[in-house]
Amino acid sequence: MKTTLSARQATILKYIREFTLENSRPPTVREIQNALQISSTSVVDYNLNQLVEKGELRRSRNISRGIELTEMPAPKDDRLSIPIVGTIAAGAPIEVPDDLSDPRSWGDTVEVSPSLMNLRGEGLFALRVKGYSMVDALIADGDVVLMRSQKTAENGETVAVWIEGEKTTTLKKFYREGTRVRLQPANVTMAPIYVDSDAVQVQGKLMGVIRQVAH
Amino acid sequence: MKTTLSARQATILKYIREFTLENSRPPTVREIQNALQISSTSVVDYNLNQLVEKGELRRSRNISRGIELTEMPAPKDDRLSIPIVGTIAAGAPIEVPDDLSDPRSWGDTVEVSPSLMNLRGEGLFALRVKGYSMVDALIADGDVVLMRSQKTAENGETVAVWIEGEKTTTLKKFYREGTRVRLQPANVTMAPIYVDSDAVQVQGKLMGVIRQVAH
DNA sequence: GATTGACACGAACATGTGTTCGCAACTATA
DNA sequence: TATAGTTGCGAACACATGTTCGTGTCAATC
Repeated sequence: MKTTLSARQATILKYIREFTLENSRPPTVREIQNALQISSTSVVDYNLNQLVEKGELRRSRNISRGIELTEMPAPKDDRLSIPIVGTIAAGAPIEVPDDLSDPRSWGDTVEVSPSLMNLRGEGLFALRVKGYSMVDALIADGDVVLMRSQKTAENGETVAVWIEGEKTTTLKKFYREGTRVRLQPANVTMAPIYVDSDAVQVQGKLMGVIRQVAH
Repeated sequence: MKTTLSARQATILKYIREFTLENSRPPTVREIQNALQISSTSVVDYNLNQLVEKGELRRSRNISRGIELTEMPAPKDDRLSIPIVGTIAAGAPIEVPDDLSDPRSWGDTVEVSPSLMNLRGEGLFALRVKGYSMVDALIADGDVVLMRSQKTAENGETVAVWIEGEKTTTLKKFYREGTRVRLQPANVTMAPIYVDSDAVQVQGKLMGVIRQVAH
């Protein structure tokens, strides 16, 4: 499948990429012909078929603009949009809007490719972290945390918990030990916290972290 | 611009969205007609023009599949694909392939929406972090770091530096102080390292961090 | 030189596809 | 009821577009 492309074929392939990105639709045979100063549509047709054989693209017969790149820069339907619904800070509970399913209510979103993050299912949302209350979970001010909404937690999961006694929401590893709960910071240099089972309330489970470094 | 859509117009709009996502090209008038059991192409044409007036989409006259959604779920060209070119671990220098511009050589990629990360320009790549040598920069094992390739650094930037004496590449904040360099961990609880200016080599600048939490 | 294969050329052909037009059905308003 | 505006219908038209075919060029091979 790693056959060499002729100069013309490489040019055509590149043009298809750019055109599709620019116009959000594939080019026609004649659009390729004119843009690349090719003498005949049949030449384009020939090279398109070559590109099909070499696995670079697919064609739908008798359909206008029936060109489809085999490896799109990033297939649209293979991506996940997660809304950033608010911020999380020490001392404040997480507020999750009722309706997460309506994209039109979303502000900022995070785009994640499943190849990187294996995120599935419902209840996904994101929060912007305020303050340094979670450095022990390797999370800094300004980070965006990806969460899945849930009320319970398995042992060992990192969850956002509301600690009644301290009026604080933090991210900790969760371990049920008899009647109490051990909340273990992700940072190994920090000591765990022990709380009564009914004094904590699981808000959601940590799925990922995204950080932009100021530039 | 917030005019009400008729039932038929809403249906057509929805179909266009789904079709475009499915086939990575907009539908033709007749494809819409057949799929939605509409009696005539002129009806489709009429409603398409209505949708244009209501600001939902644009049309290119006399061009096949000349339909373009005004609010794409996520504009393709408004997104950045960054290749994950390898791993970074304590004791190993960063190896960046020569040609970053050819998408065909990419394996995994990271998708970033500019609204979240303000990343521009060339030389962007990503690395998977191995080991816990960078917990002081709030970076854990398995994280993906976004880097921009560069050989110099401004004061205060977080950069990947190769420390000759320790045969190690780490991420630290960079400060030039006379003939030597102060390398400050991002974690405030850690002490800085001082090295001779010509004993360090800047590999790239940290632009962002992405972490998936095991689930 | 003859043969073969890859690639290019130009001209048609067949049909996919946007557009137009006259007319009818259905509202809402006076 | 009358009138105007919106929407739906069917058919035809014009051209945009994928496809095919015969021919030509060039380099490699025998």
